[in-house]
Amino acid sequence: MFVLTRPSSARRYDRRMNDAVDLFLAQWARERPDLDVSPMAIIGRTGRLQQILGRRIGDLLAEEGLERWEFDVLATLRRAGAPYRLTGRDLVRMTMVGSSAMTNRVDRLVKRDLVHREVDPDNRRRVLVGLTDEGLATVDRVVEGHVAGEAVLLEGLDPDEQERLVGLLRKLLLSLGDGAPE
Amino acid sequence: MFVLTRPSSARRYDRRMNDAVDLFLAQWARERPDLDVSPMAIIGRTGRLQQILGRRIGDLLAEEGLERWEFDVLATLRRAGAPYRLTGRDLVRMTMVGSSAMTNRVDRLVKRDLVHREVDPDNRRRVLVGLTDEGLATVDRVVEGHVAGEAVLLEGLDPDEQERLVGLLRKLLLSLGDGAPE
DNA sequence: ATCGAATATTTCGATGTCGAAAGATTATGT
DNA sequence: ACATAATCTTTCGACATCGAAATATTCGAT
Repeated sequence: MFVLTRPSSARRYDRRMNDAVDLFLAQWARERPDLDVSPMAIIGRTGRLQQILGRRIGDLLAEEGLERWEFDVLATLRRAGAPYRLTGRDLVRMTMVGSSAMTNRVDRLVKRDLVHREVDPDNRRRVLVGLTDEGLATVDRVVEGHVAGEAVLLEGLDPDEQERLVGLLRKLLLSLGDGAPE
Repeated sequence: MFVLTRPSSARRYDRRMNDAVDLFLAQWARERPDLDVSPMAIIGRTGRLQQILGRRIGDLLAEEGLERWEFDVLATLRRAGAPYRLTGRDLVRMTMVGSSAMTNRVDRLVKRDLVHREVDPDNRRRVLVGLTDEGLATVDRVVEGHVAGEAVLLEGLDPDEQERLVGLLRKLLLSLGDGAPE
């Protein structure tokens, strides 16, 4: 027995197969052969990827009773470590949303008793946002299924390919100035 | 003289340098060493990439007097080829927005005289949306600067790396079911 | 000490998206 | 033919975001 049956989850996607962006590019090539539209091969795909992954991840979180923006805030506080509190400014920096959106998010998380908000006594301009016990329990419970679900979404790439993808994405992000703070 | 000076645009970003997601992952590793959060290395980065690229591209289009959603619709019609008209349904399929959003988009493009809308006489449920002369001229003028701007954003990767990135993204998208419609 | 600049958050109005339901038209099965 | 299902678009209400302005507090220079 030298023939291994390939599990169906490892279906092969070779270069003969086309995704939606290939069609997209072929249309441009036909209509504007003078243009080099190859940048769209990357940018179009990161866009579609983000939409598809975002939707799937949102569905998984919905089963746990969380919206994605809720998980993002809770997870940011959680991974900051004990005592699981950050200033509003830090939350804004770490989540890529504007300050007004963060005010709104914290408002609603406070209403759900997942975080608490208080004025920083050391600097009363600041607001300290911290996980409640319920918030901590929630994020610690949900994060496991969350990363497991994400892993499933990426199963189309083997570990080697995933690592190569990470390397390329990091290099691109660094070139765009997305460095780690200090 | 055997030393070549490297142009500053070709700054090197090696694995010693950290981007924002590396910090993110390091925090999780410290707080929850039991979890394998490696999927976030990819998903976190595509997210940030999309945000950063989206903003930059939006800025470039704004200089031409277009919003990104406007360009997306005009470009979809343009690359469909003469006579540059599609049904609403097709536009929805090709742009990944819901039908109600498309109604809204077409409304506003009609007001700007960039597209026209009429009922399909062959099937009066359908709406045909087509580029006006002004819409065609606009998209043909703007698309050149658009792809040029996108190319600049990707300069952090050399052509070889860009190609490898495309291959990995396509494979991942195919595995997620994002195939080209027949 | 005090005035003006800088920092941090909130409020407000404008935008744009989504999903569900409504409305209009066409396809299907008997 | 006719009722019913399916298809396509629009309307409507709910949300979430953004940027600019408003508010409150602290810092800095004199």
